[in-house]
Amino acid sequence: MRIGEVARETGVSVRALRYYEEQDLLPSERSAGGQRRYPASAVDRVRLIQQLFAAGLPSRSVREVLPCVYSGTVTPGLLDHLEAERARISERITDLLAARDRLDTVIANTRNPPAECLHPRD
Amino acid sequence: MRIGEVARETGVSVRALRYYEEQDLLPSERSAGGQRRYPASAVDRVRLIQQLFAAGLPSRSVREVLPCVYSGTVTPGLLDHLEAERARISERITDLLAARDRLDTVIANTRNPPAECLHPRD
DNA sequence: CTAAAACCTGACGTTGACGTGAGATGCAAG
DNA sequence: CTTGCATCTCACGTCAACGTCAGGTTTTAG
Repeated sequence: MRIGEVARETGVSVRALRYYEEQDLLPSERSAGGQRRYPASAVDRVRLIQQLFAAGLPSRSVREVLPCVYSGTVTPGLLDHLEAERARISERITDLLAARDRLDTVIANTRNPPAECLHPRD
Repeated sequence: MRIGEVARETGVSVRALRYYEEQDLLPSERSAGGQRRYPASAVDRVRLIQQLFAAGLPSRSVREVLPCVYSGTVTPGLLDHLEAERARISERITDLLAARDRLDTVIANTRNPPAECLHPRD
């Protein structure tokens, strides 16, 4: 596949795909003229990369994780790293839930301001 | 209170507090010599600001929300804005949950690689 | 064969929430 | 008074994941 095709299939920009290659996340073959050619599997790989980015992993961590996903190989300390990332995600989720609750309170107060809002103690 | 004291109490940096003032999120009185003086309530205000930042709201939105929290005043369109932010947070939570599940799969595969991981189809 | 579309490599710009000095001033203690 | 820490105001630096523009090349459709 050519880069534009991969971009259309995955919804990420051409620039992003080149960036992934620069970061050693997404290798590519080159045509005689120097253009990138990808196997069909690249689409799934890009989707995985996107998911890991969405989880807040930096490209450095994604670079560590990707070979493992495809090979099942465990590099020393990788498992610890993964579980640390998992913990960070969980913490982030907790924070967001708390923030959403806080926002819900704000919304409720906005709809129908209670007396204590007019005389705040905080 | 002086700025360093607020920083210690809240755990945010002095620089951040000055940034909040710059963004009209955290007002301050000034001493004769020009130093910032805060009321004790500033500590909770800073904590609220941090929570909203943690929720992913940009300072512009926090600036909109803060007066409402303390006064119960509803500016036109604010409620829509709040609910849009709430939706954004919920979406982010969903993404993170999906990403965490994906990571769990990766972790499981790392612990005990299944056959298909050892013979990837790319 | 030609024109257009797609692609290439640099390289600088963006955004947000601060970090990090530099150099000057305020303020409380001895 | 003076030492010395806290604080002040610029103002440039940072980091990540790309966006965007420039100027040139490759590939494909007709």
